Amino acid sequence: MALDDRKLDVLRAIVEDYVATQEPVGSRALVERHNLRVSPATVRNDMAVLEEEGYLRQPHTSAGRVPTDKGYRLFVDKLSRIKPLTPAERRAIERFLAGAVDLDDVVHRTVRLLAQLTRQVAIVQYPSLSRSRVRHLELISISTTRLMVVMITDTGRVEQRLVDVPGPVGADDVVELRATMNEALVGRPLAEAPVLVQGFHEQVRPELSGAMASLSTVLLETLVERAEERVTIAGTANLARGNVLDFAGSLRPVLEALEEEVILLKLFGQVRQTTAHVSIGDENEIVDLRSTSVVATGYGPRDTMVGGLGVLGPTRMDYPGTIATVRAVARYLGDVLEGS
Amino acid sequence: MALDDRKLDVLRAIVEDYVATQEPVGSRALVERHNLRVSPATVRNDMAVLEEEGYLRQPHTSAGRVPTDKGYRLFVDKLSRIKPLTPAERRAIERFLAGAVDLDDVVHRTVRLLAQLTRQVAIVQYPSLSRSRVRHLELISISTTRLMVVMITDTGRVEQRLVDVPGPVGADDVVELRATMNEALVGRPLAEAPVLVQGFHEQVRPELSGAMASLSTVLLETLVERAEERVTIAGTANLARGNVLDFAGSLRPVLEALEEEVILLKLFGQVRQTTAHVSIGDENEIVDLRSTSVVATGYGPRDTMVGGLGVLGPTRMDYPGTIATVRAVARYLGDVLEGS
DNA sequence: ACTGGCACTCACCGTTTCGGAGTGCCAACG
DNA sequence: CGTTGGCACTCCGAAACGGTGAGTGCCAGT
Repeated sequence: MALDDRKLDVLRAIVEDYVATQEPVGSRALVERHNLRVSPATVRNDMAVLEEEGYLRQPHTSAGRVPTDKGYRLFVDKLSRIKPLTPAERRAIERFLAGAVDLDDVVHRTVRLLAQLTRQVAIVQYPSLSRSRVRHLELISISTTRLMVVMITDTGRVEQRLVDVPGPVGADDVVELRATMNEALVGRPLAEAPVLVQGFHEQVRPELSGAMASLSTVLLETLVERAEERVTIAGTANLARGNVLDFAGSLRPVLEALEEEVILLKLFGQVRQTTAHVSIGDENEIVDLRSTSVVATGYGPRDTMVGGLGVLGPTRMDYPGTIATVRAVARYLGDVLEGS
Repeated sequence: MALDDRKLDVLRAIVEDYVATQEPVGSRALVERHNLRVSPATVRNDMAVLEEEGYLRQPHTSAGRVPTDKGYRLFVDKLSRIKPLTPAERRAIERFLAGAVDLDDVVHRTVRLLAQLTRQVAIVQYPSLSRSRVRHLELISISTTRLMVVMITDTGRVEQRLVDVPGPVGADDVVELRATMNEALVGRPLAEAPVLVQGFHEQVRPELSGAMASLSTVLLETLVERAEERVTIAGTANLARGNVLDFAGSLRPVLEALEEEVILLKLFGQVRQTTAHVSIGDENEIVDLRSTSVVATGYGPRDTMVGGLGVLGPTRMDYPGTIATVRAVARYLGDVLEGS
């Protein structure tokens, strides 16, 4: 059954009012606030239909209507247009990101900015290593059998790891190892590393092949697989704002979920560059977050995507505003990354 | 006025019961559960005195008594003895810290362990740079006018920073700069760095003195001053456990405070090695945390102290158990640090 | 197709009642 | 004098109650 235009108007109005007031909205109040040019009775009929179709529900008989997850979904997909940011917000973003001194700082500022602007929980993924390229590899001798390998990527990430090597290596050995590694890897995407390190131990003098094997292993295991993805979070205090009604009573499971890095990373699973991806309530893959909505998007210099960022809040959130903010911050972050 | 032994027994019993049940405790229940060998009436008299002295209070007339901050304070100082850990807990600690691969991992595991064991919010400070010694300084040439300096401390911390230098520096310049810096700093506590870098620019060839100045500045500013202290946190979900009665209604300000790194660091302001420092409710320096208690202590290899760790929870907490756990974890962490 | 009218429902709020846990006080007792 | 049993009193919390009003569904009229 197709919904005519007025019914959609009614749905939009209900979502907007409910998000603003956090209270079930009734037919009378609706016609007063939005100038729908019909009577409350007509609106009631429309609401009855919308409820039948699953877009609205009544907390109890003789209360106003509240949007369902499905209702919000229709709203974001069809009924809302992105709110342009206010000049104040634009300025805030620029000022916030301007003074950053290194990647950690950039990410840190970004996540706090996002939390502040949206007044929700903000999550920012560090530029993913697998989507970055190697800018430089450095080998530092700590002791005769212990090296430190430092990797710097074009997105500014710096990762380091200790490596114990089988036999003692001298200063010139280090030089050779370093040269070999850099030659093969600099400029290449880290995703290709597994293939590229294959022949490493053959490219050095035989007595170094053991050391090279250790290095390759560590490089793969820790830099590519394990420590690959990092993520920061800010604004959890915003969960405790608003009514206790959000989050189905308890926000404990939500807080728990937010402490798990792997869970946070899942939030960026389906994001593509530019298009903000919205998961509403039950649509969420993670069970503990079924009472929340997530607005996420990718970011990166130019048209590439090197990581994700987004916010999490009650399903009853200002979607147009949030989407606009998330996208704007993502774009600025991409620009900043490009400039460095 | 001195409190006789029985009154102290009563206070102890009340604290224990209240912590366990979270409900005001009355005279009858008290004599039943603990075998005080007196009647409820006697206990009532004692409670009246304890209340007069400020150790107890009544939520309202004709309700049981609840300990005040002052009551908890007396309890911790005089009435409780440290609970020994259960073998299960000891095993948990050992198993948890055993598999750690580097400092980040150690700290991360520790904070989660602490949160899990105490079922409260855990906070762990990274080994403080100012209390660490320089193990190695590395200089990496990124471009002709840009260097990366990497510092490794004896506590395993690795900090890196980009430095833009005024003029171009070649490969052998880097060698010279590196040698000079290492010679002066390796083995020295970072706290001495400000003095030691003083004469740096005179110890290198004149054409490098500009570069050396930049390096010194960055070293001081970012490594010693700014990024000096880092801290991690875990278990915030535990705040949302228990009754809403804890935290004076809203836990929002608490969550907010916990997001501020500077605030967290203040928690370790007064800790000394070994002795666990307990701040109860209003004793807390930070206003937003006046509804909580903090149990903190220092940790480090041998008898030194390189950082702090602790937990934060409702004033109504199991102090003996918490103190024991915090101290045990601190000791293990110190051992782990020494072994690496 | 829309509207006004109307009976009905039900959460919400303030009031009331009631039971019980707990107290403070006092007189009695060893 | 410290301890105890007794007793009147207080007051919270739960349950019961009734009135109010927002809101609905339905229907008949235009």
